[in-house]
Amino acid sequence: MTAQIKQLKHTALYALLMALLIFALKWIQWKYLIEDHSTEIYTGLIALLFTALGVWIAMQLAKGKVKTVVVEKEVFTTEFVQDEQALAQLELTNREYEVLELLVKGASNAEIADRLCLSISTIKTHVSNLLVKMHVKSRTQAIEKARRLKILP
Amino acid sequence: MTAQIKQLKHTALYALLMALLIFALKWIQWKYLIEDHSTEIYTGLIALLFTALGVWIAMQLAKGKVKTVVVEKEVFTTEFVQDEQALAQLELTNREYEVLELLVKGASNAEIADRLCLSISTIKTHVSNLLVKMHVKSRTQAIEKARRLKILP
DNA sequence: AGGCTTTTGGTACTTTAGTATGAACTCCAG
DNA sequence: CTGGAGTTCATACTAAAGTACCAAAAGCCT
Repeated sequence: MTAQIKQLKHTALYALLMALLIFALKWIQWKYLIEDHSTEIYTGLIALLFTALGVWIAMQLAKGKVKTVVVEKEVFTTEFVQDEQALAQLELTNREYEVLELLVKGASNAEIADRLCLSISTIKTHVSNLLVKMHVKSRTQAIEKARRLKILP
Repeated sequence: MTAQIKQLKHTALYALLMALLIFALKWIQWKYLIEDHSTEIYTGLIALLFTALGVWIAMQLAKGKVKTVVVEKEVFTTEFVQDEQALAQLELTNREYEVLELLVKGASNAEIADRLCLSISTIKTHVSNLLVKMHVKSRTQAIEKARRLKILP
């Protein structure tokens, strides 16, 4: 919007300049006693034509010369990056880790048994060993510690 | 680099056009028997002047033409932002929220009772109501949901 | 092959969690 | 001031979690 208004102002200014120049030319004409009036019209037309041409040329030159301003927009994300060192220090077996994954998601022993196609006894064994290795006393503490150590999201 | 070459090409093209036009004008001059040669020079000067003016005008108009490109920049943060809307929708009482806070930290009912100076019975009541309001069936699921809904870190 | 860890599963038991129900007490709005 | 919501606590019960100990089978390394 503001840019268009500025362009209009420029155009108006240019029109004013044109008018002044035409008057100036007329004055020059009179001074040199150019009697043929068709020459004046011819001159005006030439002026207009070449001005338009100049504008067109400049426009073509300006193409690709548009200033691009890169504005960085901050996007906040809470990406989870697993702390593999902390995970390795726990020395969990593959199965124990699988059980822990489901544990953190809030699954009960029965649900974990279903999803891994194992008996509840096995899950209990894994969970029990898990708690010992993580130095906690309940699955809820295991969840808290797993998230605090950035082992699981 | 490529843009400058293009500009040169345009300039050359423009020069060629100019030449052609001048010849055309000369032909017109001859056709209408304009004898005064100073008029030709005058016309050429006018043409050059107004072309330059047109170019200048166009340049001025092109100024301020800025193309803004918004680029999203990811900012990783560990900051926790509580989803107060999700929390409000659960319609938890103050005590229930306090219990939930300790629950998420992995505390047992006995530990929660100790910290809030309440009996285990009371904690059980609060937890039970809590689970109903959160539409879950165990404290571990409550923990998972509380974190997923960004109610607690 | 023998020793090791892992995985699986079982039994028996204790502890904790969770449900149901009832009963006080407080506080606040209609 | 009375009814509803919130808080507290108790009892009794069921379900789940957790511990302890054992044992068999599978996989792996030397």
